[in-house]
Amino acid sequence: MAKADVEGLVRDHIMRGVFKPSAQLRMDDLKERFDVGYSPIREALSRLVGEGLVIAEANKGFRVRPLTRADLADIAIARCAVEKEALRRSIILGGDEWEADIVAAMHNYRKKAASAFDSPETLSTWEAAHDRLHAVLISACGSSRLIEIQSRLQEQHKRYRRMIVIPSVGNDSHEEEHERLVAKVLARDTDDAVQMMERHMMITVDALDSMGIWENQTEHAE
Amino acid sequence: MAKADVEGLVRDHIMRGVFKPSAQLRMDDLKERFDVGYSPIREALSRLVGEGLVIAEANKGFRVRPLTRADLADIAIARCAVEKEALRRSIILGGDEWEADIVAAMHNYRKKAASAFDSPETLSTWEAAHDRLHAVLISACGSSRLIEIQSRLQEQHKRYRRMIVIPSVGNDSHEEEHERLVAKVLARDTDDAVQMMERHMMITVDALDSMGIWENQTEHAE
DNA sequence: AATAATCATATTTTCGAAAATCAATTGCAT
DNA sequence: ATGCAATTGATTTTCGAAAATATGATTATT
Repeated sequence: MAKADVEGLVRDHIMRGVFKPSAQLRMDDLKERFDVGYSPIREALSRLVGEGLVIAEANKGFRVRPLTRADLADIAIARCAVEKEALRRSIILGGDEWEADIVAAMHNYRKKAASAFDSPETLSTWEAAHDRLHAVLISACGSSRLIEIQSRLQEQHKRYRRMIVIPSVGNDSHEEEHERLVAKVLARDTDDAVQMMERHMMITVDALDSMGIWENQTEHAE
Repeated sequence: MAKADVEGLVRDHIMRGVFKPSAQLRMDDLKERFDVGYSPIREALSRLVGEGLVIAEANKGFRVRPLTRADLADIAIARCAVEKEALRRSIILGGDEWEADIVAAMHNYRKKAASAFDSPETLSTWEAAHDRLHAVLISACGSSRLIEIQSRLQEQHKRYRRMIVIPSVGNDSHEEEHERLVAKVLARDTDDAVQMMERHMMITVDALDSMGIWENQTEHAE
């Protein structure tokens, strides 16, 4: 009945926190919940392993990938490497429509940021606008692989960001940072832009550290 | 009977060229060939999609990912971004055992390069030594994700490299390049090392161009 | 009491039959 | 001939029963 895209459904449930970090993904549960057989589930989970949202252990099934301090730092490092170089290339290769895309994405981001914390829905559209801005900035880099890697890393990063952004109050300095970054990019000031990007990657790590989220981290690691 | 790791088997067949680029991967063929049911095959193929060796089209099954000039260029760009930054970080973070690993890997590479073109077996051990050297160079970068991304890109790159290296004769300048790169790395000469790495990434692209491999490329693309 | 061995239960994993989908062709009316 | 619907055949995709494996409890052995 349900023309279900299982992969998307599971991804959403993980991203929304319905399936919690480290939680076992039991076959029969998913089978009943999404009303599909074993094969599509198993296939979807295998793909999600490749995307880094799920981990598999032989004969012990699938689990939601845990969130750890070390893992977040790892994502930040990888994003930093990829996004810096992709931005550098975009500044070289990007033309007029690229600039136009940035201006548009930034405008939209500003608007959505204003009302971000009104409701869960506005928060989620703000998040989409934020992610889109980052995607657009590197969209002229000329490599579909760099773009895809960035998108996957961003998705993984998002799970961590939601740990702060949902409970915390709106943070204007965060918006400020984007304003300055975009200004540097449009001015084709490569070195400054890249440097700002580099710093920008660390804010989630720092934010979660200062919130003391990782206190009783019992090293169940991955 | 066959305690078969289907993913590994299919990967080998693709890498060895038994399954040719763009070739359809028919379920019944794989089923008979590896003596397993549909589910494990399908699961393995899904994972290989994530690794970039296979592509899937809804209701049309799986195909071996095609090899195109544009795709090779894309891999080179992505590897360049990842491997440059990972090398930079390794040079900063790497300690004595890292240096020792490099020296050992380089020694092994030299030895294997000498007899590389004696037989298919020696060629394959040379290839392994080459890939290991690249892996070791970035092994101290401090990010498991960067390491894994590099490894996946290298695997995809390998399919292209085999188009030249198998038919062509031994190329000493290629070995030379590695000698100089390693020397710069060990001297902790970051800028020179990174720059050499950058150039190094382009040699397969150039080699295949100069061989005129892409002549009748009928844009079946991906 | 501690360790090993056996059984019972829960869960994953595989299998092949059945359903769904696609591609090519036939048949029919215009 | 040309377009369009129905049919056939080949192939992918899904389903749930059955097999394999892990987990936990119970009993036996030292």
